[in-house]
Amino acid sequence: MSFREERAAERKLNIVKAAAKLFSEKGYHDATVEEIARELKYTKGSIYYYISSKQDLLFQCHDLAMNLLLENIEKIKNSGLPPDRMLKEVVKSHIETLVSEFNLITVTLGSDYELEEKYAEIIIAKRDQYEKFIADIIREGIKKGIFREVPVKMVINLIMGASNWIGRWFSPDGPMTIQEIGQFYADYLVMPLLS
Amino acid sequence: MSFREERAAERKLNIVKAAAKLFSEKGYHDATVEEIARELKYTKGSIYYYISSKQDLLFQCHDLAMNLLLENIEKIKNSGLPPDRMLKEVVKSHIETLVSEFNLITVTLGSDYELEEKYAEIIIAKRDQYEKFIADIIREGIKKGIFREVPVKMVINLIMGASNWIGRWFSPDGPMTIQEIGQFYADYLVMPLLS
Amino acid sequence: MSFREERAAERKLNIVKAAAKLFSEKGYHDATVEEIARELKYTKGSIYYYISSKQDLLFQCHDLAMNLLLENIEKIKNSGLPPDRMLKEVVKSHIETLVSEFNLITVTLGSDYELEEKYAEIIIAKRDQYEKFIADIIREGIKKGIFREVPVKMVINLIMGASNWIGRWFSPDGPMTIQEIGQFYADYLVMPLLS
Amino acid sequence: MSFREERAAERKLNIVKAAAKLFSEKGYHDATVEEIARELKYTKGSIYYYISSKQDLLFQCHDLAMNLLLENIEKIKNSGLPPDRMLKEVVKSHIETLVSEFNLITVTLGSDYELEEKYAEIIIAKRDQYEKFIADIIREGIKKGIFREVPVKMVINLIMGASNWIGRWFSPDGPMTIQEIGQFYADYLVMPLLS
DNA sequence: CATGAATGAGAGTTCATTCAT
DNA sequence: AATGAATGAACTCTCATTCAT
Repeated sequence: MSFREERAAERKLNIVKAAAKLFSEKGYHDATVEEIARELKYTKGSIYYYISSKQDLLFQCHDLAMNLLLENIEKIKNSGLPPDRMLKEVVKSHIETLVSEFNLITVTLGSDYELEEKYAEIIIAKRDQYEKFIADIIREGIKKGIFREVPVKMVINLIMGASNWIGRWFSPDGPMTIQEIGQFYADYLVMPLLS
Repeated sequence: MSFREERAAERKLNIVKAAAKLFSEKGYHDATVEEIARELKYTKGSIYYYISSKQDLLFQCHDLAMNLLLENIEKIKNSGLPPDRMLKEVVKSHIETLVSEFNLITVTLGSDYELEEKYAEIIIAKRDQYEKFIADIIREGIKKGIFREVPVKMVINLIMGASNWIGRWFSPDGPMTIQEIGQFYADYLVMPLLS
Repeated sequence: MSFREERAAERKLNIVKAAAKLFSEKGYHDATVEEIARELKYTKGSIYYYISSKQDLLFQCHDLAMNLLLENIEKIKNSGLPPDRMLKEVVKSHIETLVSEFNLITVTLGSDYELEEKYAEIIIAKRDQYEKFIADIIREGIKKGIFREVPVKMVINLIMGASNWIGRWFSPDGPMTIQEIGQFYADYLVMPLLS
Repeated sequence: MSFREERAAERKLNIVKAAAKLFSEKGYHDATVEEIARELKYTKGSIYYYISSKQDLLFQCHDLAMNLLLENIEKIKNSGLPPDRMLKEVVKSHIETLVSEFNLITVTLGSDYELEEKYAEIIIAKRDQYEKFIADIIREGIKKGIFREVPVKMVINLIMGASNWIGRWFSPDGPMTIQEIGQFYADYLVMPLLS
């Protein structure tokens, strides 16, 4: 990638992040392209030099978010931890990413149905990949007798739901740090699995 | 309430339910007033005889949903059950209502930010009331030594998050009935509280 | 058709005619929906109560024009005239319609390529039907020995081209009436066919 | 003209031809400056080094086309042929140029109204010159008794219309060569003039 | 010379809302 | 009580044009 292309990519990233911020604050529809542009001191027209449509922007948010989550998981996958500790790591990592990339992930969680078919497919594939990894951990734990028998899919939904909801109420001014929250959630949500 | 008013109220309720359906399917913005009207074989103009604005419709959805949840809780409150069993009942009841009034609750959970300030206040008050009741149960449990010491607010958020997320994935065609799901969630989510 | 529907149809027709006028004056692109609206003292938004898009408006122009031409031909078809006289009638009628519905036909002749595929198909079908009728007359004339052998398709193109071009230069202030022009063209263009 | 200027002129000519191609394919408006640039592997910005505006490009097309036609006529003018044969030569030459420089002439014929006033004047002057030459031939023919008395202007319009329309339907894959078409048109259109 | 980047003026379109009838 | 009709504000997107580098 040339210097020029790099800079353009960087600018696009900034635009996506500004979009994420506004999308997460006001929702996809209520955030206008003009506002997103203004946020970066661009004009409405200029932004279209970098993006192809508002939908594209939404898709980039989703994609970036999923990529971040998948990267996390890749690291954990190779950690060699036992299933229970690995699952806790996943929960903690998920939550910490959720908060550190708050806007990005919040957008993703709140605007599924806004994504057009062709974009949605890509994102759903990544989400499935993510959940499959978690499912593998749980199944491994069951096989090893560390976890009791449970409906795996449902447990994942439960854990994901609890974790994702954090985007609705988390405030950095709260009494607990995000690490503490992550730890608490990890412990709370993994405990009922133990046999 | 006169006969006339009663009939108007009934029709408005129908409109709200039709709106809930469309809002939950397509989102607040993507559902148009015209579609809502068409759903009930009204015309766009006519509907304004019963409602004052699209926002009003959204608010009614939220309000109806919260009233249903609060009614549930009222019953449980007077059941005389011990805290652990009472909390499980709350979770089960919450989940069953969520599913039986799917559209209504889904709208509520997915469109906070769309509610205008003045409406939002009312809904938030009811939500606080709902959560306060759950907090009371947990605190009672802690006091009685049935539950261990936990950050109450956070546990509520965790439970609510897990439960509410069901709206994202539940399908009546799944392998478990909603009662079984409710039971599983209740057990799973209350277990880590036990001392 | 009810009274209401009739009135709506009439208004739509007016809009189409206003559009035809502006399209023929300034071209499809340079005529804006707002101008078309202003022409009829509508607002830009109101016009969309009657039409579905600017393309729709263009299509209606084309369709109306072709229908007028086809109606003319239907009359001539049943006149029982011999081929040479019938062909002259077609040319005269074509030219007179072209001028009396100047805007409509001019739009049609000048903006083929602007029509989107799905609309274009319909119009092209009608145009083919029109030209087929003329071809039939010429073939009949050849068979009867009134016309000499000629490449039929090319003659039609020649005649149509000459006639349609009138839209480019005709002015009601010119020295000849449109009837005289029609007669002159009919004589001039049919003469070389005679054997 | 210096070397530099010459090269610039050459490049400009290429740009004009690329523009002609796109204008004739998609119409003046639908062809974007970016597409024209891309056709020649320029960038949108670069092209403005050679041209002053999109209008300029359109004007150049018109101008080039008219110059080609006028050059043809200049040759015929000095051929010493009798009026009837001279007129046939004009028609043939017109048609052959129309086809060999298809894009250029097609643009010219289809986008009168797009030309801004100041440019239009220049083109119209050339067109008048062109038509005046044809008028002279016809008048000469009438004076010499070869042609019958006719409204000259109208005959020219008729001939031009028929000929120009060829741009609408001509395809190199058709059954006749362009020379044959030219001959056919010339014969067909001159015949009715003979006394 | 060439171009990446930016701009701004508008275009078409949608839709909640109003209102006369 | 109901509705056809109209409105206007807002929105997304396009594109010819400019300019610093």
